[in-house]
Amino acid sequence: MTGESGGALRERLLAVATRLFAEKGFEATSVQEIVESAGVTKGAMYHYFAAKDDLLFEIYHRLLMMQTRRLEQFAGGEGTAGERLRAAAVDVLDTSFLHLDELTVFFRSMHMLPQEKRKTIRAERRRYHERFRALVEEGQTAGIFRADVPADIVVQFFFGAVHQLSTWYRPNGPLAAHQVSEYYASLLMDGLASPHGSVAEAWMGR
Amino acid sequence: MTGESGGALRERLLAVATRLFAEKGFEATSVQEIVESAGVTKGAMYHYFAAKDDLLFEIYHRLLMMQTRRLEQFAGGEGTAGERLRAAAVDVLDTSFLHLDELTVFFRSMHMLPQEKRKTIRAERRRYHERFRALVEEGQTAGIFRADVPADIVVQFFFGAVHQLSTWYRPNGPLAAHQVSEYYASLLMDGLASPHGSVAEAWMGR
DNA sequence: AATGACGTACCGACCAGTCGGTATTGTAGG
DNA sequence: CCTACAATACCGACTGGTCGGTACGTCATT
Repeated sequence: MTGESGGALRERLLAVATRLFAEKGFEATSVQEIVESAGVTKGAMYHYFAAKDDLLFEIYHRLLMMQTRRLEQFAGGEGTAGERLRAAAVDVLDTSFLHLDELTVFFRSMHMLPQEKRKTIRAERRRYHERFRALVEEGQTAGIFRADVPADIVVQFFFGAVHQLSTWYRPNGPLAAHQVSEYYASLLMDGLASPHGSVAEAWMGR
Repeated sequence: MTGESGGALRERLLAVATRLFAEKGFEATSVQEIVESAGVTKGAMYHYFAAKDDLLFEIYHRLLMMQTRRLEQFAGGEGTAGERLRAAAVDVLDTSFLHLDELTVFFRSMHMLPQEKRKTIRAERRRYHERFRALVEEGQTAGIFRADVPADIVVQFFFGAVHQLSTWYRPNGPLAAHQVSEYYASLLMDGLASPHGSVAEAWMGR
């Protein structure tokens, strides 16, 4: 039989590419290696993807779409801004651990995307960032978060930490991923604690 | 006259390479571009560097040496663990802003170093990390930092944020670099504040 | 017969690194 | 002070190999 059902091969190519890009880097991974790892030939890959960087684009796009969707659910949920922020933070951490390879590729090879595609991805990321920032600002306005540090800075700070996870966390190491999520969320929330050591903690969903 | 004094050309090659690597990435920058930017030819570069990745190695090595030296001065200085930690944090942030290009290259192209050299760099970075962690632990033992989050996690968290600076901070943007340093340090110190909102703040060099 | 899903063969571009050579500077002997 | 020789600093042409991408053929399914 020729031809896999659905887009099975397409998915396999993406999965294989993700792993290889994370292992050796985008530019150090040849198209030949990708297709060999997927058990097909170049013809197959260029049947599904117009260019090598379309693989990158797709990896980025999927990750961002998923995280944005999840964030919007958590941000628009119930509870105080503190509770929602904490839940959203833990969630983005948890899902980041589930997609460490994608994360690795993301922050290592973003610059390899051609201008056009990079702009698209950056716009998507910006949207995500803005949504998160709005949540922080909401808490600041409500007086449950400190307001002496701009929300923008807080978000950059936190996501900086999140995005670097892939550089040090080892799934087979001693630390459980979710435990790290809790620690990180805790550091974020306490760094945000209103003025200092106020009664706000009760509002922060701890 | 042929031959520059001292290692002037060597320095120029490093400077040019740093900028190009930061702009377009290590692999997307050809040796030809580097030497052309420096106004010399390949022969010149391979006279000073055995391989392209030696440029990378040197960039990494220098940055790490400098930061380690500075950290040791701040960590071994006077004052409480809180005061020293804050000073060290602000300093590493300030110097990171002064070397944004190096930082960009560092976390984007580390994987392009051959095994051997990568191991060396990683060892140097580990040493730096350990020194910072010891300072956090000192504060935890002294009871002025919270102890419910492992010092290791705190350090990873903070340096994650620091290392991502180069992905969003723009020197010509509205934010002064040192202002960001203060914000970041503040978020770190407050995230570390002992139990919660205790009197510890007075000890933390705020 | 038309179409989608691949395989095969190949191309042009480029790239890291090499190598033989040259010009200048440093050094030691007479 | 001068000459001989060596070392340093660089040039520029060349190469072996790789890589992304393309053109076209083939075969099963509809």
